[in-house]
Amino acid sequence: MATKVFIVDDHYMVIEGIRSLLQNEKTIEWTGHATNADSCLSFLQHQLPDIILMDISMPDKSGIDLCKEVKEKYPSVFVIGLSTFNQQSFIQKMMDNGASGYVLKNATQEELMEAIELVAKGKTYLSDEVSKVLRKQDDSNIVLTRREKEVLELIAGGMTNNEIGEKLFISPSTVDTHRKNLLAKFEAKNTASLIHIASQMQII
Amino acid sequence: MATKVFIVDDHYMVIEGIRSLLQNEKTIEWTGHATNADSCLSFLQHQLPDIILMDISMPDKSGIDLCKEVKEKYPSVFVIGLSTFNQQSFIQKMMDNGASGYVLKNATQEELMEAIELVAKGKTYLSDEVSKVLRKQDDSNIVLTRREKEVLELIAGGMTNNEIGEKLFISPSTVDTHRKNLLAKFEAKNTASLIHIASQMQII
DNA sequence: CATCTTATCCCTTAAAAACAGGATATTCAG
DNA sequence: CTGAATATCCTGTTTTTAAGGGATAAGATG
Repeated sequence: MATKVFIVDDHYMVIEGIRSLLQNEKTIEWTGHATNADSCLSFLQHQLPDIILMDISMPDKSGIDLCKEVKEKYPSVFVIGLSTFNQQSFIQKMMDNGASGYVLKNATQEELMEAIELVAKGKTYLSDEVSKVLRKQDDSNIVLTRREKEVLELIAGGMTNNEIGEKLFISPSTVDTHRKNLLAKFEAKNTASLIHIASQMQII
Repeated sequence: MATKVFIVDDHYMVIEGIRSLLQNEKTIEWTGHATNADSCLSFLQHQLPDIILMDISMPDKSGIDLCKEVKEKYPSVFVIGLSTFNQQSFIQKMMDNGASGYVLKNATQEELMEAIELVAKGKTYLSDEVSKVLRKQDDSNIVLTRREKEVLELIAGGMTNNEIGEKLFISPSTVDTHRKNLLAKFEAKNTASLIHIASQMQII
């Protein structure tokens, strides 16, 4: 029995590329594609593939959210994340939301096939490249509380402690404490490096 | 006579996608592909295509630099930028470096063919989507002097005016002046928003 | 040559952030 | 229940920025 594969990616060229890579594989059955999250969900109401190859960056909804939604509604469908970004935060979130694998868009046909075959059996696939990133940056993983993230974003917006305090209905002293904790968590020397590091990590 | 097309993109799937989109076009001759800037330059030493479809983000060298190099050495070759990012700064730099067009990776086959045909005639192609972005953000284009950029990067690195002054062998007062000018140019309220805006614009 | 840009330097005052240290209340998991 | 994490608030001092102002000198450009 062939493995039914469905693709969600907002880049037409990538869809064509994958279709081209898989078209001669007898073990793969191409069931269709979608260029956004909504049409993907519509498709799933009528037909369930075995595997969805899912881009993490899409216009209407991130693949990270879509993955969660799909796995909640259709737990039997396996999801493989698809992205150009070999970034710890994305991969981690995708796997947390139930993905069974993560493939970079510069993957070869062999890697893609390996991923599909392994995931179809219910196993997990992460390429060497991806799993290395996951391990390497794992310890430098910074977890912010809701309040800290809120404060961080307002700092990035150029607000002072006083202004942030007013906005969040808390004392400027409290804002200052959050600020201190942010500096400590990011190991940043001052606001400038804090915002820079957070930006690089795509937290803001 | 068919238009000779060459592709540079570090994503195998995108190369396959474009190949698949173009394979049935009689007016297109596929001359090959490269997954990095170096092998692209090697190829050009032996054979010159009419058009190069060039990804702007590659591991060894950015498409922006590669475009410049190619146009300097082989002015007769037309370059079409290829990217997922519909961002003013990238498009502008690519066009400044001699590109004849810019196509997003979510382009349809029709758009891609339209771009290739137009550019092959020596004209310029920008999709509606792309040219809109170019016009819209054109006035918010910020030009920094060498010194300002240097100071900006050191600020982002967490250094104080005194430290930057020591590093650059200038007075802290001078650093402060550059800082003031940076805040004015970016219309930023303080360091935090300065670094945030510059990060978003991918200047740092 | 006149003008503009860039880079350099200085002063002052007020505001903001960094650093240190401590304190209380709540929530949540073991 | 107990401790850890989170969120809240405080008092200080020192350092750094922000803002306002003004000034000089070199180099490019029309």
